[in-house]
This record gives sequence, structure tokens and C-alpha cells, in this order.
Amino acid sequence: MLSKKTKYGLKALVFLAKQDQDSPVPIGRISASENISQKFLESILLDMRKYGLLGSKKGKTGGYYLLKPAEEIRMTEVIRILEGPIAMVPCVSLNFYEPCSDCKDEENCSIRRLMIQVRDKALEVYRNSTLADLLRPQKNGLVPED
Amino acid sequence: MLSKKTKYGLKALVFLAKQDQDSPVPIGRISASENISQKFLESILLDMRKYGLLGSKKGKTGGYYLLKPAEEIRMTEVIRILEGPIAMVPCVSLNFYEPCSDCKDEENCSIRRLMIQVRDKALEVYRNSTLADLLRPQKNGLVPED
DNA sequence: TGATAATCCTACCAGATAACTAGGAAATAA
DNA sequence: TTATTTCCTAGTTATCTGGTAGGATTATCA
Repeated sequence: MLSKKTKYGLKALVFLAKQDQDSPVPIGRISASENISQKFLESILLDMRKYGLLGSKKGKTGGYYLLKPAEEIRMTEVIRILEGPIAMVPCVSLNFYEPCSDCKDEENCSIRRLMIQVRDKALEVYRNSTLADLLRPQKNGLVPED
Repeated sequence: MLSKKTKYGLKALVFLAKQDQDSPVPIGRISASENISQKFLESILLDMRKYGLLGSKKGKTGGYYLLKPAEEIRMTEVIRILEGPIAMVPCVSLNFYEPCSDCKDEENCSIRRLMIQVRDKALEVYRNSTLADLLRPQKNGLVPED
């Protein structure tokens, strides 16, 4: 499940991308518009700044702003900063790898093989979508049969 | 992240599929072989039985066994029983749908659109693999560049 | 220069969930 | 009838999530 942190972070990014890029947007405006606890959002934005996704300006006319055009902000980057690993199992994560304590034969682990497939498919999606793609208003896809 | 419950459950299924299908396997044998707390595994197997994945037999020669051949046990089914929704967001789940409390316009939610793509890709993987596929010993796939 | 309005930083807290544990009832085979 | 299993309910403990509190720091502007 996607954490609220990730959800809020994504919403904030979308909001920022829609704003005038020449002046920073204060937290209060984002939290009010998106119905997010200001203090919680504060910590999320701070995080995104720390990892180079956002810039910030202190003081009276301060706030947050995108450091790159929305077209260049890939979802792989965003998800990893906000949610952590894209993989479902640490032993399959590319950026947050950790061996399983119990697993003896990683190479031939059946669960691992399945989870690698899932990871690769998710990566495919995230790699091919940028913040700019999230902005385009358009109908959601149809649901599959199962 | 995959819960330990799911991991253990999958391991147990794989173990069961490898055994002689004519006699039930007691929990103790599975937990010992797979290094899982017996009591915890007990509750997991009970769950899988409840949802029709496993059969059980009480008493002295009792234990658990698969109700279907491994080829017919799809991962969609297994994951949903053990882990719950496959989707990352309830408002996108096919089997565990729930609307977002905050979301005003579900049809045009940008996060939702992204998450539908991810869900569909994951479904694709799970739908195309059965318990039998997990049994085949074979090398894990190569890692992609990013 | 001082009031104001913003980010920055550390720490804390409450509720939920995950991962297990305890103990015994019910069933079944030998 | 005894040993061995599943079945069931109800705990317990540890970790994580979401949210708060309070103040230090920085920058604008009157």
C-alpha cells in the first residue's frame, strides 16, 4: 500500500508543477489547497528537498519550488524518495538491496524470481512517466476482466 | 513491502507442492524445514484453508495439503489471500475497492492513473504465474540498468 | 533595525498493524 | 485411551505511520 506520505508528496509535486515557476510556494498554500496537515507536509517537503527534488527559499517570500522542469522528474526518482524501494522484497531491490536473513539460496529462490518480474514491470511504468505526465488531464484506463 | 505472512505462506505452498500429494503434511514439518515459527505458520495455513487454497485433516496422521494441482493455483489468488489487494491504492483495487476519503474527482486523479498502470502490470505477472512455475529451478533474471 | 513570515530541525506521541505467543478444545488414528 | 494433530480465541510485543510541538534560523520589508 502506498503511504500517505507518498500520496501527499505526489499531490504537492503536482501542485507545485502547476504554479508559476518563478516564485516559491509556501507550505501553507499547498497544505490548504490539498487538505494536508501542514506540519506533516512540512516534513515531506523537507525530505524531497534533502534528496534534490525540490529547492527552497527561507524567509518572508520563501517557499518551495521544483528544481527541474516537470518533464524531467521521473516517477522512479519520486517514488524512491517518498516510498522507498520499488521492489516488494529487499533482496530484489536495486536501490535498497538487503539480503533475506532466512534465504539460503538467493539465486534460486522461487519467491525472488516472481518478485523480480513484478519489480521490473513496476519499474517500466515508473520509468516511463514523469511529473508532467501526471498533469495531463485524461480519463483513467478501463479495468481488466479479472 | 511483502509481509512475512505472505512470504511464509508462499514458502509453505511451495513446500507442500513438492511433497507426496497423497498424505497430508503436518505443520511441524513445514515450519522446521522452512525455519518459520510454528504457531505463526499455523495461523497462516488456517487462513489459506479458510479461503479454499488448502485442505486439512485433523488427528494423528493429519496435516495440510493442496486442494488443486500446483498448475491451477494462480498467484493472483495466493497474493490476494495472503497479502490482500494487489493494487497500491484501495481506490484502484479490483477486489478490495474503497474510495479515497480525500479524493474529489476519482476519474481524473493523476495518482490514480499512475497506480492503475502499476496494478495492471503486476496483475499481468501474477495472472501468468502459478505455483507450479515457482517450483521450476532456474536462474533469476538479469537486472535492468536502472 | 525590528516585526513578520517563512523554512529548518529535533523530539515526541498515539494509534494501527505486523509478527508472534499461549493455552486449550476437538478430532482422529493406533 | 493415549498420542498427535488441527482448530479457535485471545493475548503480547515491537515496529511503523501519521501527526504534533516548539523553537531556532533566515530573509524581507516597513
